[in-house]
Amino acid sequence: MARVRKTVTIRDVAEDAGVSLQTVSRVVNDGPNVRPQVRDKVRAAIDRLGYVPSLAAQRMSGSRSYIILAINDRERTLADWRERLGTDWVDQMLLGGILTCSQHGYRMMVELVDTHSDHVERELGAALSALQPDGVILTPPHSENRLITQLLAERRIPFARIGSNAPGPGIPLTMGDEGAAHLAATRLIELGHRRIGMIAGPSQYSLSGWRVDGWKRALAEAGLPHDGLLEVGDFGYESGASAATALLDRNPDLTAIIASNDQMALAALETARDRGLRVPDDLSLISFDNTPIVRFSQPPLTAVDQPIAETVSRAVEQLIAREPDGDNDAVIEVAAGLVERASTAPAPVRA
Amino acid sequence: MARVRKTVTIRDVAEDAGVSLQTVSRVVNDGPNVRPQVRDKVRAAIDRLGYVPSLAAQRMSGSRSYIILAINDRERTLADWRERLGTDWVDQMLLGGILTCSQHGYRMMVELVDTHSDHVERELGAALSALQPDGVILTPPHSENRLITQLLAERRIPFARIGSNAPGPGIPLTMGDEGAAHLAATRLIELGHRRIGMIAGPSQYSLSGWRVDGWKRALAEAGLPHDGLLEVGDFGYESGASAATALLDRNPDLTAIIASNDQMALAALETARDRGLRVPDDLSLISFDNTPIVRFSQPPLTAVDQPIAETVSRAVEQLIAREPDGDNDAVIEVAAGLVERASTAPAPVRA
DNA sequence: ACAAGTCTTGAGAACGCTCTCAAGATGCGC
DNA sequence: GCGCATCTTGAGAGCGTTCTCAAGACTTGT
Repeated sequence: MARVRKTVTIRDVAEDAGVSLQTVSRVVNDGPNVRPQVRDKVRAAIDRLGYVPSLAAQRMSGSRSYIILAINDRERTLADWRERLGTDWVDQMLLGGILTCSQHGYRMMVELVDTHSDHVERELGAALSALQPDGVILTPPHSENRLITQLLAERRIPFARIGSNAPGPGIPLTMGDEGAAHLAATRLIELGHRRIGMIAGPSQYSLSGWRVDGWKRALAEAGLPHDGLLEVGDFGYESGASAATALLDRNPDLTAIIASNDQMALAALETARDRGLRVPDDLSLISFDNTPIVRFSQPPLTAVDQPIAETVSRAVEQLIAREPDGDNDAVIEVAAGLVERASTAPAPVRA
Repeated sequence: MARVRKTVTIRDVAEDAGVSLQTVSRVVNDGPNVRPQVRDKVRAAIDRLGYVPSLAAQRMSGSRSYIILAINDRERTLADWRERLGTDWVDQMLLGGILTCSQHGYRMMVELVDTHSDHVERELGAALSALQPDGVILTPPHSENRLITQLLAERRIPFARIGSNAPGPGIPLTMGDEGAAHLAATRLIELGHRRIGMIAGPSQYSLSGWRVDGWKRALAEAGLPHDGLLEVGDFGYESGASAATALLDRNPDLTAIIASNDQMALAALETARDRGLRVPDDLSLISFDNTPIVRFSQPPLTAVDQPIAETVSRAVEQLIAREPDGDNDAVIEVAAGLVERASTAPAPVRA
């Protein structure tokens, strides 16, 4: 029936509309200086033929590529794929980005890179050359990876650094980590808790430090000490369990824990349960991230809602709007909120 | 310091190596008929300059685009982004596909399309024209969307239909739904259950039917009736709750339920709990999909492990290998397994 | 009515690559 | 050592767009 259709090119449209190819291009790109009458005629032809410009050809002739690249760790991604999905936020980032790109006629691609070795430069460089993206999105911890940011700066490719507020090239965006931690700790203090433990993330993430800062500030404001109340994990389940164990061992009077991500909070929950502690009656728990998983645990966890998707969305919009060499002084901060669920309650009254 | 570097093109390499541009192209594409000595010289130049071919240019001159497109429902994706992430399998599909594409030098792009309206043709058509992907991956229910499959067939774009075994264009892949449901039901029968309810998915998904078939077959083999034991949901939480309620109301002797996805299973779990039923002591529960979420519920759910990532991976590989017009008679079936967790136990002994 | 703009349009080059085809180099059989 | 086949190399066209620039059509002011 339908003959094998050749691709409809701008030339076909030009012919059909009886104008030059250049005029069609102008119409497609909403260019100026086209008589309304001609414009309509061309538009009609475009509709009739179902013409859509080829991205490859557009890219070839110097325009944008309409591609935003998101860098991900290959190794990490593999692990996520197997088991961490839904407890981590790669996917929220992904879909948030894809959606926003789609709304602006862009596409998001995920580039898997071996970010641990010094292959980074080669691998990322190759991707940049092959794809020529209009922008790149970096998430923690890549946002603070010098090899990566330098390469991008050198190539003059606009990029966003999520979870980084350092000066330097690239648009910095944060999710108000300090404030969010402060909010969480303050809430616990309001509930009467005096000994509030913190399971921090690894120190190579700036946001780990910010969260600790916010927690400390809240304690200080209430005149509470923070001695022996800090443990550091690596965002993994196991590390969360050991950290919780250490905190509980060291502080018999502990009544609340803030964990720097959902994984570790879930681990703390299990740990508490194993020790015969009831959550929230004996121990209150607040986690960071609020990935979907925490709604289904028993009890559902109170969590700091990191607006990941929205932040990525903002990043995409910045990248699209931004001139390649624009200044990016101001840190864009997307505020996080606190979602109260059943893992927090007033501090128990000790006998 | 570093001067704004112009993109390294094939021409630069040719010049550097002292050969023609065409020779470089041959080396890059592992073409035949190049003297080893020349090949090495060119390779050296490529390394020295850090040359990587531009995908856009390659595409322009008729070669592949190295893009695999995954079609997703825009509306659905938005919902996932907000709250369903991690309880659905969009993300597993995504990362599985991205990983496999990456391994073969391809990229996966997600195209959001309004699959409900008749805009499909226009929207999808535009994406195909713009991107000119080498292959398209369709997941349920899009795999069985006539408008979509016809458009793809017409354009001669290789595509994979996941969760569809119907004849026709496109590579069909299934995840052994009938067998998996049979396996789940059989396991429950082994545990002594005689009244096993089924919460099916919506009928427009073929796989909903297959799962019901497998369940029925297992019951029949054990000489058990299935009267009043079937309820249909829409894969959403609410529908799962109503279905579970209906099943339990109607069958006081019910001791087990198979739910056609994790969402609905989780809903059934809550419903049972609300009714004072203990899982698994009073009621055993098996879900489909085995998304990460079911490991963290209380109790963790026994689930049919749908090998989604692997299936998508297989699909990608097929698409990459396949000739545009090759025959795709054989259905590729990736087998599902059963992961036993704490939501299944021997049937209770009634007084 | 004429010069000097301003709008509108189109011709041609360029982007970076691969394809086709022809020419030169090399090898083989006798 | 000659003719022919094969291997290796390169020149040129073409892919579908946008950019530059020049030419023609219309305005406007006097």
